[in-house]
Amino acid sequence: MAPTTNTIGANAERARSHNRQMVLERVRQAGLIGRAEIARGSGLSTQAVSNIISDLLADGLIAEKGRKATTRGQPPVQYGLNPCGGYAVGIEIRTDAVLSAVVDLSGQTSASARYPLGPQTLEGVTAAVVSAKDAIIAEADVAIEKVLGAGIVMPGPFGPTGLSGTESELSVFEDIWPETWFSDALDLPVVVENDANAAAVAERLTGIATELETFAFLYFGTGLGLGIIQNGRLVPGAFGNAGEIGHIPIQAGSGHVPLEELLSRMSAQRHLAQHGLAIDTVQALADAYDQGAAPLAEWLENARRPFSTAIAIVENILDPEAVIIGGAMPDTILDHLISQADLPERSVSNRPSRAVPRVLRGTSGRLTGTLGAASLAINSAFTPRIAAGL
Amino acid sequence: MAPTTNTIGANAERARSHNRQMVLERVRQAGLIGRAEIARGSGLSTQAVSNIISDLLADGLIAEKGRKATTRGQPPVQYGLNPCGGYAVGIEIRTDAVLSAVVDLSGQTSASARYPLGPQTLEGVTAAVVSAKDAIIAEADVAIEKVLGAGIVMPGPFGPTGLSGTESELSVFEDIWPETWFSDALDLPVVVENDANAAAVAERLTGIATELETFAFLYFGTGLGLGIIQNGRLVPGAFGNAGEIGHIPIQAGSGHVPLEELLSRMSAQRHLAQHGLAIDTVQALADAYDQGAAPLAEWLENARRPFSTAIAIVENILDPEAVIIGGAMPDTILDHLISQADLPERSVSNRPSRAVPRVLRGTSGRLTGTLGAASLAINSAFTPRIAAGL
DNA sequence: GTTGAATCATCAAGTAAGTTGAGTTAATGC
DNA sequence: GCATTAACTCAACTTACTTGATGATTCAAC
Repeated sequence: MAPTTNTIGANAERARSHNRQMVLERVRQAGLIGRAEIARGSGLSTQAVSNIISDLLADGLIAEKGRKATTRGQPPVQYGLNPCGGYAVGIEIRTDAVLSAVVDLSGQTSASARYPLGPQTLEGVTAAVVSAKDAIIAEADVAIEKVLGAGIVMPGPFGPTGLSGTESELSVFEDIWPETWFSDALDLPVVVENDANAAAVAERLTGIATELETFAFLYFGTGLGLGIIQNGRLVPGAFGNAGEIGHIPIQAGSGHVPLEELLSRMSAQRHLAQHGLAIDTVQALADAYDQGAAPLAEWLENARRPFSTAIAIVENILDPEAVIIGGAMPDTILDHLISQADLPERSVSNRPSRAVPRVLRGTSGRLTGTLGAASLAINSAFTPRIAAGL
Repeated sequence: MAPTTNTIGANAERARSHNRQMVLERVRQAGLIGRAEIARGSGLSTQAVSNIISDLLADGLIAEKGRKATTRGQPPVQYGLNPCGGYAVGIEIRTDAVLSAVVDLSGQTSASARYPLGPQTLEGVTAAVVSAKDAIIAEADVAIEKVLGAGIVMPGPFGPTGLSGTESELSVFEDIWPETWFSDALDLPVVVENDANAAAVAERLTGIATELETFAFLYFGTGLGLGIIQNGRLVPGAFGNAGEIGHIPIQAGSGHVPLEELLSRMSAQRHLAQHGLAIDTVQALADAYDQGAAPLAEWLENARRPFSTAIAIVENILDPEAVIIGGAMPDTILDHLISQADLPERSVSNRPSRAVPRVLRGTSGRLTGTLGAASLAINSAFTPRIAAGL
């Protein structure tokens, strides 16, 4: 989510930074890896990799993890991420509150907190975010030098769109690039995304998508969003609003309704309310499912086709390795949706030799968004920047 | 369309190559631009840009185009692409023939030809492609050193998918990466894509999308495809098959049919055939439209909703600057589809301050695919490679 | 057990390419 | 005309990668 940027030039300094992040990403993805293997995979000399590894060791971002037994030759020293070598602040801005958390390199949470949000003025939101950050860093007792950056999750879509006015979006940011704004306010590198994108990134860092490079995350928030990852990078769209899958019109009866009218937590709750079941938390929804509430079974049956359609759209347009579903919806209901889905056989994704199922449930559970926000910041420490416009 | 590759490391040599391509891309996009401006935009020193410009001048890829009048100070020397400084071969493999063309840096065709294709064996196809290339380079009378690469357009989807068997795909390539294969056979850098992706790239190089960075091209081929460009790069999907929008199931009556059953040239021709109008060329279709053939008007009315849905899907999932439509369909019919489209107001793309209309018709006309193929190769001369896996 | 092949790792010298800063050129504006 | 502004060039400097020689460590073969 940034102003459109062209590719920038490479110089020695940026090449080093690129290589550092590339090495870090390879260490993350492999879990344990030796210098020579990184060199072979990256097209750099072992010497160059060696120097970068020393750097990362000195910074505490990685740690030596013994030697690997091989067939012949000197066994390589293995390196892995050092979880406490770096931290990220995750901040989730909701309409009524600001939630924050501190997370380490491996994605483990060290602290989390919640602050009420008063009037939604620019000053009010900014002040709440700043104090949320300060307080959470103090609470987690993390040295400020070890904080790599902050990730912020806020309601999209961003900027003026055809969806404005009726959403829960924060209208005070209509004319501001929130990334620049918060980066100045927090004095940290900042990444701003919507909840679906944050969830996708989190799933790749610590969830079920650790080894996937290209996938999409179908996110059940209030509505329905889609986080798109292509070759390890978010696909943000021209204005940062890619993935608004919930607004696709779907035929219902004789007319058309947005997909999220049929497939979202709101939709389920509305249906239950119409049948006299007042439910307003994810837990209550889970309970209703466990108790076999009839209106919920009805909603699930109604959601079957829209869900299958959503998967088909995502598969055919993006050709992902897998579609992951998750968000503020009970795991049991997500599993139900997957198991009853009517996945079209005629799809580019229905390839005979698949490494992973076409649809997976995310493992981050009811990801609070705050963790996803932090993952954004951790992730950007792993993402080389040349060619991506700094 | 390549095996999944991780980010590679940067060294001096690759940094230079990256910078060269970045400068070339900026020259292309600007039309005319001076060194200092490139330096400011790219984050390189003017000296570095100066050196690269000398390189490009020496290679004949760019040329001096006078000085720009400015307010104050020494007027900058302007540079622009030198069309005859480089050429690309475009090859289109159809089921019954191989078409080839040579195109210069600016996208102008210097020669084109057609060769019949015999039995679809690997050897047969390869031999046809190789002789198509040799013959066309000889005909265009271009020095082989000036040929930057070859682009090949062949029917997708690629590799084993749930769509196999019924398509016009070239099954001989099921177990081969065509890019590597043809690169060896042709002794040139080779890019392989489907028709929709080629069209999208062509539109960006020489068509209506010259100044767009993020857009999608809805391609009317036999079926319906989508070429996705994000930040100037193709979004290929995990297996090179992104953009199969024609296979998305759409509600029709009580059941579902693939979108391209309702929205494609085949679909129009089938409808006309059912009403006694045997039409099998684009020209005949254009004539039928000009004559106001009733069955065609009927088809257009039927296509209205599917078309609007397709646009809505693309807009909401990808948040492009614009959706471009084109391919093997008469311009008049494309314009008709655009003008009667029922674009949803509730779309992220319905932003109040738009620089370009939401839907545009491509200017490449009935792009032969062969030109698109050549554009792929030209384009890759403009696309920096660090971070994209060489 | 010794020897040799294979692999990882380090050192030191070499090199490619970008940066920096001083100085030159060419236009504008008062 | 002369100061101002901006583009451009030259030469010295710096960064970070590569190369090639050397050493370390293990397995395998004799």
